[in-house]
Amino acid sequence: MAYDQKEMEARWQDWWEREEIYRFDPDRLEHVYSIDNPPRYASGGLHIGHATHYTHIDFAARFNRMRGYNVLFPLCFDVNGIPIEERVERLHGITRRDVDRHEFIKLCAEFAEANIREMIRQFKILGESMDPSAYYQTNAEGYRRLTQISFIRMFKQGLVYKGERPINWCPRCMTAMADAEVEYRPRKSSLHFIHFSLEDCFPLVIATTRPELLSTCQLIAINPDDERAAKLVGKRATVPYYGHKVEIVADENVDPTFGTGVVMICSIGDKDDLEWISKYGLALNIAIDEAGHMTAMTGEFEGMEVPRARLLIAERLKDMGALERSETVEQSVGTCWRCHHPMEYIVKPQWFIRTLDFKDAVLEAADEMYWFPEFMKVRLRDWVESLEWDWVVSRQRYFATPIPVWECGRCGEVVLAREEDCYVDPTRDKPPVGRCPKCKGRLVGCQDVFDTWMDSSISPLYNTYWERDQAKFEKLFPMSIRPQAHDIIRTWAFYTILRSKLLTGDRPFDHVMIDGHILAEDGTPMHASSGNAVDPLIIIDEHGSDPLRYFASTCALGEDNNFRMKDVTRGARLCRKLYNVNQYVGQALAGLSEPPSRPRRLRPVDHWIIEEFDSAVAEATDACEEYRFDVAMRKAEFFLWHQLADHYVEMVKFRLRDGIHDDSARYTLYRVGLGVTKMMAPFLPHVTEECYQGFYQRLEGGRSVHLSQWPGIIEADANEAEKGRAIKEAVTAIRRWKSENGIALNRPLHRVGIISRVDLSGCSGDIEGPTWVQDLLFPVEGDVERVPVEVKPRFDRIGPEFRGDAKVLIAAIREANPLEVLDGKAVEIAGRRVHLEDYCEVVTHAVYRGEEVDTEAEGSVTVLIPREQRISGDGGATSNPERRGK
RNA sequence: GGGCCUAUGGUCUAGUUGGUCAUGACGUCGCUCUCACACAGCGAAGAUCUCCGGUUCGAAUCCGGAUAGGCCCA
Repeated sequence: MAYDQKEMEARWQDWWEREEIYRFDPDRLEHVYSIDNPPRYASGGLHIGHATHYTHIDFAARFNRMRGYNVLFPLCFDVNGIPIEERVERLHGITRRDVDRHEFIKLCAEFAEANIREMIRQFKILGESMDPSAYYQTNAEGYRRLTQISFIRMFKQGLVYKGERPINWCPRCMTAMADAEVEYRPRKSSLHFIHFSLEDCFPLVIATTRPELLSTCQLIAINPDDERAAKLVGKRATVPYYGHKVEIVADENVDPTFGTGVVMICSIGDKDDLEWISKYGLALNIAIDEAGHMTAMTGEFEGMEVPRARLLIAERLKDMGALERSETVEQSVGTCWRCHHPMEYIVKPQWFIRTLDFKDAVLEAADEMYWFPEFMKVRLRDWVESLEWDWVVSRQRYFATPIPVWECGRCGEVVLAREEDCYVDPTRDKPPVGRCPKCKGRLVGCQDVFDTWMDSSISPLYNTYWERDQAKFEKLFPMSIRPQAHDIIRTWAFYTILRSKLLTGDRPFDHVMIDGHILAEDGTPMHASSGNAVDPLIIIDEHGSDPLRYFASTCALGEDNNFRMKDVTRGARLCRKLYNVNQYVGQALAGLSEPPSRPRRLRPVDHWIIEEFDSAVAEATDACEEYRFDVAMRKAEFFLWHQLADHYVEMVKFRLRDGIHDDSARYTLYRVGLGVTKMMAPFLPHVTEECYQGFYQRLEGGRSVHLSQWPGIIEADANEAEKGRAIKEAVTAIRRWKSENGIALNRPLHRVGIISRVDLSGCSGDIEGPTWVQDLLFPVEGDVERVPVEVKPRFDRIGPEFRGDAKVLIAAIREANPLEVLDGKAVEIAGRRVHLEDYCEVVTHAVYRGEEVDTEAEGSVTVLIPREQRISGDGGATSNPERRGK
């Protein structure tokens, strides 16, 4: 009888939780597999991409747990940061400046806690084996304490500085951003062609998309190779509307093909401007303030938002006749990763971590780690090599780890928190000293907080007891693996490697497993707004968690995969198949009270299935070790379905019918059934546990399939296995023949002949049993008249041996009469005599003792069945009284 | 503009160091209740392996180019 997937899953989920099956043992650190699990951001529920990704990580956790490792798989959440602040602002209809800072932080924390509770529930439903005893969340004081200590250490090493340097700024979020947080998005904007009057000749036309910055124009540049350069360089042009005069210079960085080939250099429109500002030592005049409003220096536009000022000044220029024309251009605009508001560059004192000095160190560490897939390392290298700025780590936000410093209001002296005092919040806690140690000025707590990557980039340090238990740290660090998605290579992976290198001198992990994204079924990105998002909870509710996990197992690591409902369907069927096969095995083992031991001799088909099992295990094991779960699942699935279920079970049924105790069959079913169940356990944890507890646990004695040993090789005799394969092929051929001729599979056949290269004379019973054949014959060559009808060249043999002469031989084979080939026809090729038969496959029809026979070929075996048996024969399905009664 | 990835039956996908009738799934069609499973079994139809060129006796596979799509970055 079938089982109820949903009921069964919930039952085991509760049991695993109650029994603490996935608990990491912190006192047994000799053989540890540690996962630097991505702390899930606590802004909302899990989508199908998260579900798939965490399930991949879970595969690695479960596989390694079964390989005997003490697995550290923390349950963890990332809590700090702007996204949650934003949700809270929206939820309550406020901005963070409307309420008390600490009141706002409280609201954020409460919001996050509610989400975390829901996500823990979802992880459980997905069957993830994360360990609640290794729990952390990044806003806990214990975690933030470590973030602060890591900063203090780096400060003391001279790796931190406060600087007044241009930074990326989001006027909407009102905070600094690191380069990694800037997202470039295509946008249509207007390119305005503006007249700048010259002292003594006709006006110069300059194209710009940012006319609102005219007031800060300080220089005009032209490429020195431009033929106009000679005439223009050194002259002064008048900036329209504002009227101030600026010099024209030659600069090779000017792109002569863009616009009119002349640029105005403002402070600060883009990164090129910044380079020119520092190159020419220009002043940093500020036209846009922190809130994205125009400043007083823009005159009548003061206080306006940028887009409005841009429109208005274009109109003014048009009115004065200084605007020649405007055209629409496609532009790539830097935007805030969170709110997608166009970012600006501003200059404001910020905290930086020295990054540019350590590019090589990061790349070296990356080279010490194994990347799966390997090409993902290129992403990191490209990013690191393109870095131009140090990492700005201060954020003008509230809900994050406070920067543990106080500054002197008078002289700017920085006072660090004492490590033993951390966690501290300088916005409310007192500094370690009363007054500035330098000038006795008043100390002011830092109002800024850390970039959230400052928290998450120490996750491997947090997980390994860094600064809390040196002995444990030394054993656990570096961690075994960092799993993560490819979109955060430049952030999480990069910052983690950087910080680990700077704080410990070592790489943070041994393996990096990079996952792709899950797209909608049609291959487009999923968006809630486009209505193509797939909710994993709905899939689970309708089909179960194991089927969804099956889908995850079919996704090749590192590649973007479309969601495939058909794989969920297939997964559900696979679960059922596994259960049903095991149910049969369970029946076969019913009378046993201890694991069957290996009998002295096994039947050939037993050797065959064991050999197939051994190669499936070997390949699945290798694949799992390289995180190629899709390959591992395919091997296990093929073995279960198309070898064990379709063939082996059918072949042994007759040996176990009516209470017959066939030790060889029972032993094999036990080993192979249990083995394939275990092989699938990392992927389909629920149904495998159901099978294990229902059919195997009483014999093997383990607590849970997930704490049992990953299967190993059973070992078969190759010659016996070869016989077994031939038997399987004969049985398959006979069963297929019956099926094709509409004959019940359990109807007896009088006579069947088998032609096989392998000697099967001692195995009649193994073929007769499953096929209901009464009299099995093994015709010798002379008994069977082989009527050859076709010969096919064996390219795999001919090619390597004859190389350039292959064509001649192939032609000879094709021209030859099949009869001649069988008679041993030979040809001269390259000076040697070649028997055609050695290099081709002969297709024959057979006549046996003058009787017309059907031939059914399967693999290396050909079965001969007298044609008269298509209609004759007694017994059969409908007249079988035994089956009638069922 | 630069880097990386992908292109295989209606749809999705496998394809190891090149061996010629290309894997499987989902779907479709036909037959069958065969003592674990009809949410099953057996069988069938369905692919000029994106295009062009090259290497080779032989290319889905290697090389070059083109086209299309995706991702990352300027």
